[in-house]
Parts: sequence; structure tokens; C-alpha cells
Amino acid sequence: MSAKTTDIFGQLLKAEGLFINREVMRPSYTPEILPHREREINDLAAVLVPALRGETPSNVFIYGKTGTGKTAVAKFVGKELILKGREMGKSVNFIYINCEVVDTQYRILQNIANHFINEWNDHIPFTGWPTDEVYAKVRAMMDKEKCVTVIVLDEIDKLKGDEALYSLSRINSDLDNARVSVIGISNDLKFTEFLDPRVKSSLGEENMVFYPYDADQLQDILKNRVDMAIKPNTMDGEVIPLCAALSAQEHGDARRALDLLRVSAELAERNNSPRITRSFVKLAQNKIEIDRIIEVVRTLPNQSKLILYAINLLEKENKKAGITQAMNTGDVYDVYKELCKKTRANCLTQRRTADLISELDMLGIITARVISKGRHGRTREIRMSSSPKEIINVLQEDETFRDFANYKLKGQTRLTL
DNA sequence: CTTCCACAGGAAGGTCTGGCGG
DNA sequence: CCGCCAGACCTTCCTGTGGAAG
Repeated sequence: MSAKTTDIFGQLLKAEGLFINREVMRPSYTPEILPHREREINDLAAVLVPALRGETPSNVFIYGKTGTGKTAVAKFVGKELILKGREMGKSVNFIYINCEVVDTQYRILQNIANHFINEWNDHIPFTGWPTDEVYAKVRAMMDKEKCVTVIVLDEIDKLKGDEALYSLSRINSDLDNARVSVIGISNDLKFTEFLDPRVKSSLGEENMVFYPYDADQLQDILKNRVDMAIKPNTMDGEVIPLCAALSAQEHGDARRALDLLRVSAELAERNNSPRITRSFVKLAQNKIEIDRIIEVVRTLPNQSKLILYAINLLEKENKKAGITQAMNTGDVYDVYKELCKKTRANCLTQRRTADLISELDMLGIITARVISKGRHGRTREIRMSSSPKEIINVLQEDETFRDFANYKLKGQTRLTL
């Protein structure tokens, strides 16, 4: 990388980009056309159409794995609903809430209330009020507006507790002039099993299932966006089928397919390649995974970082000693305690540590499997999942860890039997 | 067959922060 | 300023358990 000229940006700009419109390839983009989802769009619209007549639409439950177009369809239909409502002069509201971000009863009600903020110059603080007061406020606002409100709860399985769903499911009987209907979206098919039966029957008036896209359908989706996003004749013919095939293997996730293609194009661009070839797709696949892990590790709370560091040290130590057996919770906790002493961080209990370990597992940074070693008890078998080098690098960005970059486990506490 | 390890993981409660109205 | 509230984060105490060893 010997740049002879100082005009860095000029060089980069001169290199022709491959994109026409990058945004089209991003997950946040809601497309105008949703290939292979015409039936779902019609079905959902059919359920919601009573809203335009001032009646209450049935509550709907939408199931489907990630990247099957649930959110896109819901948003799309919502947009159309509002347009039509405006055209007909009906008061129809459409509120989209992602329960991964807004995950408690209070926050949901607050979000709904703040949707009406324009007409009412009140605002609900994000903490401080008793929950039922917010609920009362929401009711009052809706009644005053005499509107039909469709509320989408995306990733509804991330909600904590079912009070929120309970209060929403019976809100209609508390309303005099307004109507509410709830669309629940979940990628967990078993989600309703754990719900209060009353909520279950109320929310599940209608059920829809979104099936994963197959490779051919993914190809259509990609082609559809590529025309808008990427300059013509810059892509090898096999690239789209490859992206589609790879993503079809991973449960037909369209978001994944789009990401893969976008990152492939970005990598090609960065390498000054005039074309996107299959080798860039392979690179992209790798990059996406590593980027994800790096981002997750970087934003981990300190205690989790310490635990992760402990796991890393142990794994290195084990490898050196030729121990193939995976570590378990107790081992990790011992090393973690040692590290805590070294960094003079306060030390959490084993109970809490166990929770943090399974959190790391769910994030895909480590794998932790519950096993039984018979007489030697039940524990977790813990391993680093991949790219430990990258993880260590990210961890050492933190000042706390820089000091003992070369720290060796002093504790002969390991009585590995 | 029973025992018993080394935890898993549920329940309940404590502490602290940040933000509210009065 | 106070009293109150929700929520994040932990601790304490607890019961449950798969399966090798006895």
C-alpha cells in the first residue's frame, strides 16, 4: 500500500463505484415490491380492511423465521393502510413497535401514547409514571380521536412478561369510541405456548405463517434489488445464484442474502475490482461473521469481557498443556476470580457468572453445552466458538486488559483430574 | 439398583440510577 | 428538595438433575 500521491480521496473517487444506490441493499429499506409475498400481503390486508370501515380488525399473529419478510410485509401493508385511510378521510393509525428495543409493558404504552403526541402536547416520560396511569392516558387519547389503531409488535417474543399483551388484548373493552387491533410478529413458533390462555385466544384470532424463501425465490429478490442498487454489467452471472444458495442453506433468510451481496460489492469496490466475482462472495461471508462478533464483543459490559478473557486464557492454557477436554463453569469462575483480583474489579457470584456465560453463548461468541459428567456433576462444557484472535484484539482495546496482555495464569488452582 | 457430584436455573428480594411531579 | 416509579444489575437461597461410580 504505497500511496505515491497524497490525494487519497481523489484516488478512491476516481475508482468507479459499483453502486447506484447503496441504501436499497440495506435491511432498513422497505421495498416497493415484495416478490413471492403477494399472497401474504393480500391476506394481511384482508384482515385489516375493517379498519377502513371504522370496525375492529381481528388480531393477527404472524410466525416465520428471520428474513422471511414478516416485518417488510407488515410495514408495507401498514403504509398502504394509512394512505387509503387518508384518501377516505378515516382516522386510522398504524404504530410499529419493535419489542427487542421496547420490551416492557410500560415502554410499549409509552410508545403508543407518544404516537399521539402531535395532536396532544403532552408527553409521557420514559420512566416515572405508574403504568396504569399511562394506560389510562392512552385510552383517553384514543377515545378522543375516535380512531382505529393497528399496533404491530415485532419480535413479540422478546417482551418481558405478558402484562403488556394482556392489557392490549382487553383494551377494546375499555374503549368507548376507538378500536385497537394488534399484530404480533414472532420467529418463535412455540411462543404462544407459554402465554396466558386468555391472551393467547385473544391475540391469535388469525394466524399467518411465513415460510422461508427457497433459493429461486431469493434469486428473484436479489435481482429485483440489484437493478436499483448496482450498476449494470458489473457482476458475474454466478454471483446472485451463489448468494441465494448460501442464504437458502441458512433457512432462506432474505436479509442475509442481501447483506451478503451488498458486502460482496463493497469488498469488490474496495479492492478496485471492476467486477463482483464469486471470490468476493466468499470473502464477504467471512467478513460478515467476524464483523458481527467484533461488534458484539466491543459492546459487551466489563464483567462479561472479564469472563470472556478468562475463557480465552483457559483455552490457550489447555491447548498448551495438550488438554483436549473443554473447560466448565467452575474452571472459568476460578480464573475469572483471579482476573478480578488482578484488575481490582469487584467479583460477581458464581450464579451471576453462569448467567453471563450463557449470555455469551447466545451471542454466539462461545459455545456452552450443558452436559452431565455423572458422578462429577452437571455443568457446562465451554469452548471459544471462532476467531479467538480477533476477539482478543478487541478485548485488548480496553485499558483494563492492556496491562496483562501477556498475563500468565499464576493460579495453580487448576486441579484438572 | 442407588448415590451423589457440580453445577443448572427458578424465585425473591436488595441496591442503585435516572427521571418524574409537586 | 422529597417521595415515588421503572428498570438494570446482583445476591441469596433454593430445588432439580443426568448419568458415571459404587
